[in-house]
Amino acid sequence: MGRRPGGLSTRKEIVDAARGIFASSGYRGATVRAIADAAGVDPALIHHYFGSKEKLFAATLEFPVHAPDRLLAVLSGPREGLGERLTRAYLELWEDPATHGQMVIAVRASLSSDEAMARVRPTIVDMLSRAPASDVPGPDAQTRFALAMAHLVGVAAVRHISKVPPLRDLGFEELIARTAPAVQLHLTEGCEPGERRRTS
Amino acid sequence: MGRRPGGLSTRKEIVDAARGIFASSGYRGATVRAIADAAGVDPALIHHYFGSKEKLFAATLEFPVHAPDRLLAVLSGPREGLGERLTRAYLELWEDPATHGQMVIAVRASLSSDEAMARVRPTIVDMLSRAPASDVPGPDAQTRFALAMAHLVGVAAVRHISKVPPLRDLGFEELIARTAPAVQLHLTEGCEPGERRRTS
DNA sequence: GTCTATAAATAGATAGAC
DNA sequence: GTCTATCTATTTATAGAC
Repeated sequence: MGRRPGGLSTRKEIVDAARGIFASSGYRGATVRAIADAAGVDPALIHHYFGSKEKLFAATLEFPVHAPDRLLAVLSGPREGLGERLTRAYLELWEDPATHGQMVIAVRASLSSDEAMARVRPTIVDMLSRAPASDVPGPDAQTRFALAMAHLVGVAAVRHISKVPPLRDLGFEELIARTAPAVQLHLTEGCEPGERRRTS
Repeated sequence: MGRRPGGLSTRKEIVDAARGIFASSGYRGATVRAIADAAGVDPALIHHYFGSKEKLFAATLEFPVHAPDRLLAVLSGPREGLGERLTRAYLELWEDPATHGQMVIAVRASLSSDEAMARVRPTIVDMLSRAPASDVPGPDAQTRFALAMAHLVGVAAVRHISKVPPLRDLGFEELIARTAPAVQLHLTEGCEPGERRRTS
């Protein structure tokens, strides 16, 4: 039963299939066999091309995802639309079919265990430290930016991973319209002394 | 090497150890052997007491966590402090040592795969549908409440699972002070027609 | 109640034929 | 370049001795 004799781009098909399986099952839940089945190839081929499950996983995250750069770029510009620009740029990464899979895989994998998070944390810390130095206004810029990003990650995770009804089905522009004001609040209004809520 | 001859409450020790391992490694990453080691007992004892890894996992989530009830209760009362009450009630579940483990385990497990999420989703949908019927003001109450919760989940996940510096080290009261205003914004100010941002 | 020994299943990886 | 067959390690689970 000779399958796929002259593989024009078997490698790419494996990566695509792997993205689907990793995205829905997580790193540990995904098996090489399941990925091979989805790609329509033999499990041995995966090791032939990638060497190991972990290297295949890495290949799965590579291509686009210059997520940090795309987000940092959007911080420049007028303070007025800052919240909307960041909200749109980030949520587009999840909406765009070209990057959706990677976002799901990255968040799911990094949240799956302390060990996995330890490998990803440096990248996140680096981005958080580069961002506010330049463009996020006011003191505690780093904390504000982190809060804004935490908010966005939460919204994206509930919409695209938890897939819970109200947020899952919201139109993209309405989602932006409802989320951006709170992000803007974090980025620009933070908590000036006196505006701070009572602490107990 | 007879270990722990008269187990006063071996069962409880196993559950406590399991919480630690499940919280740091996730469901699939945790092995019965690792849990047994952490509890200082033989792996066979775990099956003796719980029957299977999955039932041990369920036992791990049981006790406190009436999270939904605690959150819904807090929605009653003056609209003014609504954001802060909800923020405080939810983030306290993560801060309190008695419930911290379960929150980590529940979020980590439910986000780890589509299959796991499918088992948890009904509970979440139920809570989301019960909440706004009564106390969250305005139209689209359900959507607003969902956005507020997504925000809070994001903040909690970054602080307690990702453990990224700025949010990880923030004092609890300052975290509340910085988060509550955005939550309040979602719950009470939403987006009235005319206040909505341009859609492109 | 607790442990030893082992079964049974699953998964990642490799050798080699075609 | 692709597949068959198999190895080895790991893991959940069970049977039964002490």
